[in-house]
Amino acid sequence: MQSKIKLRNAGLRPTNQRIIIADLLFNGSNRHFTAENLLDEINLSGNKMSIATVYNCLKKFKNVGLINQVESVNDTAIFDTNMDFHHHFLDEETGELTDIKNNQIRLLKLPEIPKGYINSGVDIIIKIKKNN
Amino acid sequence: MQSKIKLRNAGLRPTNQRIIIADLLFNGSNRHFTAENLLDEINLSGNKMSIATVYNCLKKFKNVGLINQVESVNDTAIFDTNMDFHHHFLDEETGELTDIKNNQIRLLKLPEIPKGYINSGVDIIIKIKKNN
DNA sequence: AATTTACTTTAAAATAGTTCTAAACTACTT
DNA sequence: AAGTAGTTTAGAACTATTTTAAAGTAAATT
Repeated sequence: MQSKIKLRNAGLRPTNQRIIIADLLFNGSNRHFTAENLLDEINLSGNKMSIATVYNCLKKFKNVGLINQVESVNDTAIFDTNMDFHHHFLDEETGELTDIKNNQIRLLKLPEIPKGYINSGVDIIIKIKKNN
Repeated sequence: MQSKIKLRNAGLRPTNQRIIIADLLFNGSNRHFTAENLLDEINLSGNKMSIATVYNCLKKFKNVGLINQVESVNDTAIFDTNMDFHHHFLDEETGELTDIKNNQIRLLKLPEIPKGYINSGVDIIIKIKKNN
């Protein structure tokens, strides 16, 4: 039950539902997922939960920095358990995201952040489409 | 009536509604806008149009490369008349987008595009928030 | 110029994703 | 053990967008 500790460290009350979700998300391998994807996984794992709880939970996880929400023109919010600095290919037709390995891209010279603001993240999205 | 020619060149039938929208959008200054923003402007200009038409029109304009749709975690689609290669600051709290001047940022080394795909655009989003 | 055809517009309904509500529940504190 | 503050839930509500199908319009054909 590492999830319980992880949640407490993040300042979140370790409720049953949060533990179920944390167990699924933080099992070592990173992934992109939507709220609905995750609910399906929860159901498959034999647990039940309201979709509202999934949304609440993802919002909290995001606020405390356990997961990221990925920029995308998709109509659906996509989350990412990979918290390393990295970027994405976005298939324009399917909406599918793929990680870009970090040594495959290099950003030289960041712009000056507007006065009174701080940089809170950089997303590079390379849109791709089938060449046919 | 340059809009009529512009539309025809883009392969779009120059309907009254498309001309009204093109007149508003392509008047020299670039801007970010949503479908609702644009409808408000249309109404202010003394014209009327169904919101469905605004959406149809923006989708067509986007398909033929007259406008861009900007990547953003916003729940609302944001369009951009600036077709030059450029990037954005995104205020995480308000969702407001601001252009980053092109000489303020430099991307060194683009990753290899996956086999069978072509690059169809690069979006760099620098998320910012108020520092207080 | 009249007719045909294909494309476009429209209001309204439908859909999808997400948030809200308020009552029941649960973790934590005292 | 009791209190309180935060959490979960089903369902309603909401927002952005798309679909539907009928009416309208631009362009092509006669």
